[in-house]
Amino acid sequence: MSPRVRFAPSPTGFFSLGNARTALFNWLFAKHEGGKFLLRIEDTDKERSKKEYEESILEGLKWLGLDWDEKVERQSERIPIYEKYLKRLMDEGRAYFCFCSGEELESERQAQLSQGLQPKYGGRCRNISKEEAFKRAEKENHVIRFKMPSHTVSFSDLIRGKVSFDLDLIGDIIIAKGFDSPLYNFAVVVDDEEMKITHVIRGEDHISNTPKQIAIQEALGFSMPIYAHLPLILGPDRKKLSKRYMDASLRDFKDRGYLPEAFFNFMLLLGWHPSVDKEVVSAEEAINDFSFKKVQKGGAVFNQEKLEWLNAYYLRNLPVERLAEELSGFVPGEWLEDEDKFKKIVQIERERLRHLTDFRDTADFFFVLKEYPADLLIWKGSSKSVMVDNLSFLSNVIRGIPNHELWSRENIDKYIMSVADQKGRGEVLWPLRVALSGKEASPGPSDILYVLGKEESLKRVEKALKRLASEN
RNA sequence: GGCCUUAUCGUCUAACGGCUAGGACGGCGCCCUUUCACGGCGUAAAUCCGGGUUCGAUUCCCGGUAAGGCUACCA
Repeated sequence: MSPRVRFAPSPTGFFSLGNARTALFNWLFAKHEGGKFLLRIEDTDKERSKKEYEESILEGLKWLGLDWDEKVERQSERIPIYEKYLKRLMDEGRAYFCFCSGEELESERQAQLSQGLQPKYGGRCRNISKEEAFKRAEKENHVIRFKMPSHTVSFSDLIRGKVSFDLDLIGDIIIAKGFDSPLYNFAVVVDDEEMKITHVIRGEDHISNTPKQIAIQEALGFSMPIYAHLPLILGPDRKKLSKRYMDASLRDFKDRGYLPEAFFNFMLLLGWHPSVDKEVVSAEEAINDFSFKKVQKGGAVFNQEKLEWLNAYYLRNLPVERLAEELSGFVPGEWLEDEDKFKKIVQIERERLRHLTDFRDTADFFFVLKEYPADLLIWKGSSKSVMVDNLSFLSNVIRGIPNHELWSRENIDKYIMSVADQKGRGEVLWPLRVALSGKEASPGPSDILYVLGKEESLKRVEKALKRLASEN
């Protein structure tokens, strides 16, 4: 039977790094096995679930290229299904109404805690007769509790091996606030069964929910899926990513200029390792190579530096067209008027970028030459008069470079370098480069010349000459 | 407190029970070089502690320790 896995986020916050990683591993496993990857929105918490969060999740998955099979399921649209099973548990005496107040429960909890016991519901309402319970339920506040058995359950985790829990320590958990409002641990079990989920792949923070879910499965006569609990992604403090730290929306990473390819690759390496030792792994390779055997057990600290490095790597290795397209969202509209020019700039500047957002400030001089101090034109240890001589000479050389098809990067470089080798590289290349870019750091002069064209380049050289002259 | 999980360079990680514990990011140094960047080369840096099993433990077992997760009418 081909596997069916699901990514089941709750829309109570923006799509986060942790969410994304869980989705990624589900997706990889499904693709690797030729199975289905389903998306289920767990919006049973009516107060905290918001439409914009759901949109954020969908948007994030699309950005990363994690496409799902079948339609988006929402728990809020499946209420009758849960009701059916809830009634069945009630009928069979495996669940019951509980009328205890919050204060009662809290004081019980505190008492147990002070005795060093694991807090657990004592079962006060467990023995109220069914008739009485239904009668009281008509006017009293109540919830539905599951009668937790007291045996030991265990499951074989694909990542961790055998894990066992003593159900006796757990107590009767609340599985619904009413027939029309199921709670997480119950809804998950019902959905996974109804949706024929074969593998539950989720974060390690769910390990302790697993025995509760298994107990409910047993009560309902469902089969147990295979579990795989992924290690958590940690902040620099080695704690689960906090809401305010990296747990920000994936959208923020996009806005800060990260490429989806880089981000995908980065998450992949957080807890998983390819069978051959390498850092750059494409989605396709990851699918082919994926295995839970290579998934790490311990939590992984989010390493910003490595993400930066991967992003820079993809920035300089993606096809130019693709990169230009990504970059186009981060620059003023005028830059895109001459598509050919834009692509040339992208090609030249790409190796200097770490984020898409860097492009705007590094490439601006191709469009507008900013003011710069005349001193910047003077190569270290050299003099103004030499700079003036060299720039004047260069001006003539540039004028003499043939236009059209001979105005090529290679040909320009030939002309410039012959001057540079004659008169000294620093004395020639530095002032030319500054004249053309107005910057302390930039690509080489031949590259800039190539993009700017003869006319604009000559104008900038003249400007530099004037600037040097007016300094006296 | 209780339950569960985990433990290799600062970080991400590799290593059928068997070489000087390997790679990557970051750091440092050198080279390339008009600048920046790219690239190349080199270098420092780790098996949590204590027992056991074994000819031999990073690896298997036990005990500590530490870290993390959960302990909701959230998911």
